[in-house]
Amino acid sequence: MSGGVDSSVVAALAARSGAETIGITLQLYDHGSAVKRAGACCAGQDIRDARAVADKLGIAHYVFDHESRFRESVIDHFADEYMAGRTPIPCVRCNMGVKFTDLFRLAKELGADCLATGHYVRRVEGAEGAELHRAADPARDQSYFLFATTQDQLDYLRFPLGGMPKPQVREIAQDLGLIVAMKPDSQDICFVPDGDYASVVRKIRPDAELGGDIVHLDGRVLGQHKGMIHYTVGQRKGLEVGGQPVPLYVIRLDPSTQRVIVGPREALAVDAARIIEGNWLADLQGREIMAKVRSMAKPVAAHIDGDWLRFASPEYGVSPGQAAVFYEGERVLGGGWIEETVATMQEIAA
RNA sequence: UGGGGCGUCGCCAAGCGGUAAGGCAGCGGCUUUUGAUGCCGCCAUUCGCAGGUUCGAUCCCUGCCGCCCCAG
Repeated sequence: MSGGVDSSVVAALAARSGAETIGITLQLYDHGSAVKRAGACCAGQDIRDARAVADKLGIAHYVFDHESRFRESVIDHFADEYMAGRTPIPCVRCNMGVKFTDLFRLAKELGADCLATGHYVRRVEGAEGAELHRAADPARDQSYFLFATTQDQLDYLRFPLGGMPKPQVREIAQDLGLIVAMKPDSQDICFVPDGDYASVVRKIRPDAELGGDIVHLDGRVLGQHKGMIHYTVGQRKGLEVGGQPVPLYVIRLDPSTQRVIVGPREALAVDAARIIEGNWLADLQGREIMAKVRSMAKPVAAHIDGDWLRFASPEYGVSPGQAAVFYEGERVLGGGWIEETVATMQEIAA
């Protein structure tokens, strides 16, 4: 229970079903910095909200301090990825580690039959066991962030909200008189106060803001950047390079030389991405599938060829460190991390 | 210090007598449980400076200043 509407409603639905229900809240990061932030979760006021909801529902509620675990598995990793020139997705790491490993274990230790979360995704019983499907409400679907969910985890998990639209969730909260009914949706990275994630990285990796050259694909040095953590592949804003005939985008990051390589939009096109640490919920070798390389993107046609994901048409703005998630219709077939990409255009220099 | 060219928004760049295009960058907003993208809006009462001609000048003339090129 994060203290938000979603997990609160999950708890309420569970309690209403008649099952013995236990609410668990993980304290994930420092109270002080997050307390004031609307839409954040898992600290300060949110924990009190979760407690209030549990009391209202008359269920047990435990709070566990997982700050250090969260820092190691999510925040430190987040910083390290940026340092390595990749663009991390902390939400996925959090789901994988803190939620579906730690929380999962806690639930089992408490003797629970299953663990229900407020994620917007569906669990569907298929011929060969539980399948992971996209949420009924496409605008809310969180399957991209849950691609790493294993079969074991899926068997034990329940996602009561996956089939309903968000407004309905709020209605339920309202009807039950939960104080969190009108709480704003969370957005951005939960442990980053003002969207200024660079300051978070800077705090734990002081040398993260080493500047370097902004270099055009053709070799020209166009300017200086203020640390690679500020950039990601496909990014246009923030380069502060003017006087160009066309917008320039970040084509790639070179951590060994601290260089940010930029070029025209065409140069962003990639034909394939090498996938590592894949989580496979079905056998995909050689199959035609749909793939998403960004959470806010329509799935595109592609196929799996060994470690490589090959796109039917060039895909733009694919960044190492991001996830590639595979679908067949509504079903999530698995996914993995993007390690490198192959550009459609041949690079001239740099 | 002989000749030629140029000085218009942070950068690039139109306009060449009728009252300042556009692009890039930047800023703001929308969108968004990652980072991005995208979309919408804003962004020179002023054209190196000082005079002059004209009803009227960024556009014509003069001087000055500053760059650049070719010559010496």
